[in-house]
Amino acid sequence: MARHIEYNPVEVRQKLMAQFWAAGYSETSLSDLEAATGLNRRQLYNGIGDKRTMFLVALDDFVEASVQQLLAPLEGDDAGAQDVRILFDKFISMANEPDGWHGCLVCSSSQEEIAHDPAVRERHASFFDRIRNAHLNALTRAMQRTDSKLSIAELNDRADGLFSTHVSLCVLGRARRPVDQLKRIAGHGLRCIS
Amino acid sequence: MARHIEYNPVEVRQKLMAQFWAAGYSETSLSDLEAATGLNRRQLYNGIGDKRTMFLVALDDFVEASVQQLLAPLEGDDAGAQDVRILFDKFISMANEPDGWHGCLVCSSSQEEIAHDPAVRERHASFFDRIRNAHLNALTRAMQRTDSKLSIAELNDRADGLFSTHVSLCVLGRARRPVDQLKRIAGHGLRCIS
DNA sequence: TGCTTTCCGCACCTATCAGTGAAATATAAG
DNA sequence: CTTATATTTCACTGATAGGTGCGGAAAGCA
Repeated sequence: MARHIEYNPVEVRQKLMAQFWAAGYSETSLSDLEAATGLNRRQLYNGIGDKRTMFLVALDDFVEASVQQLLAPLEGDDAGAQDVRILFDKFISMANEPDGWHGCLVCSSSQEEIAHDPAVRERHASFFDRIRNAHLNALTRAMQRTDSKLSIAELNDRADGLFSTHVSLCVLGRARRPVDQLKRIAGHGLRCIS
Repeated sequence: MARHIEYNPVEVRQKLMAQFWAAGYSETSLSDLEAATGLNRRQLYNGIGDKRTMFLVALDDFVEASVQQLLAPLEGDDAGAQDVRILFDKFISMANEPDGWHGCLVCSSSQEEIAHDPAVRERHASFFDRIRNAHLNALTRAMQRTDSKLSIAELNDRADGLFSTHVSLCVLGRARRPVDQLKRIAGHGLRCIS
């Protein structure tokens, strides 16, 4: 009854996310998005929506991919210090790659004006909370396993210590800080849980 | 022998810095800078230079103001844990103000594309180093005063722990995270030095 | 009063921005 | 094959971006 789309929507969304991740919202133009996807702006508009909508979709895709590839182990029942260590090590090795690492789309775009948009704000807040809760989970499980009795207040402090380390690794990794410093930051953060 | 400028250059530079601080480099237009200063672009060009040059000047002014108003106590001979505590408390109370706080111009613009500009990159690196060294100084002095014997490695780890806390407070303050969380992050960071 | 030098005001430049109108094209149902 | 619907192509819009050309206005000096 009608014409079919000629592209793979999943691939296109992945490429939109990669573009926004590399350049942020305001520094990505529709021409950049066309070049990244191989589609023209008409196709992007018809298929997804305007630039803001594309960014919301990219945020959702980024969160999904980040959780799956990085955060999931910290959210499981058997999470522990080793999972946090592996996560931080991944940040550091990605920051160490020659082509550079773009950190975290949520952390970096939280510094842009688009962060004041309610829909963006909600996604940012939700992902920040999720990161913190993942660390809290890993921390709580690790303490249970070693029979360490920590107060709720102490657990919350340490969870935010891990969260703070997580955020600064993303930000300072994107800022191209020396890898030695990132290692010390990660090492220091890990004292919360080990 | 020639005409005089009609504006106060110091005030103008301060207003340029405020505008870039609030909106970053790429999200500030020449029209924004005109509105912020009350000058037209011709005056800005003749008086300072192009947009990039104005940003470099703003970065320098930001660093100078930040050091003077916030970082200086940590750089002194009698620096200590209390100075770090006061600094972090200032971050938190500024983040708590209703009109919002713009964090740190260096931290936020380090996530922008302009951070790849060599002159910008150099300023960013230099200020990040200065922050870290200020914390290292406060830490070292505090440890000397309490006769705590810490290894160089341990001091470096803790200095970067304080630095990491400093950065994440700036970033998460701008990102409008809950004040309770900022307090826990600051409190946790302070364990490096107290 | 001229002359020189600097600064100011205004209009203008080209390039790019996000977004759109409408015709051409492809598909599937009848 | 015809028709209805959805997708693609491409040129185009008004707005704004950063940056400039140039005439005129002020100031100091002769």
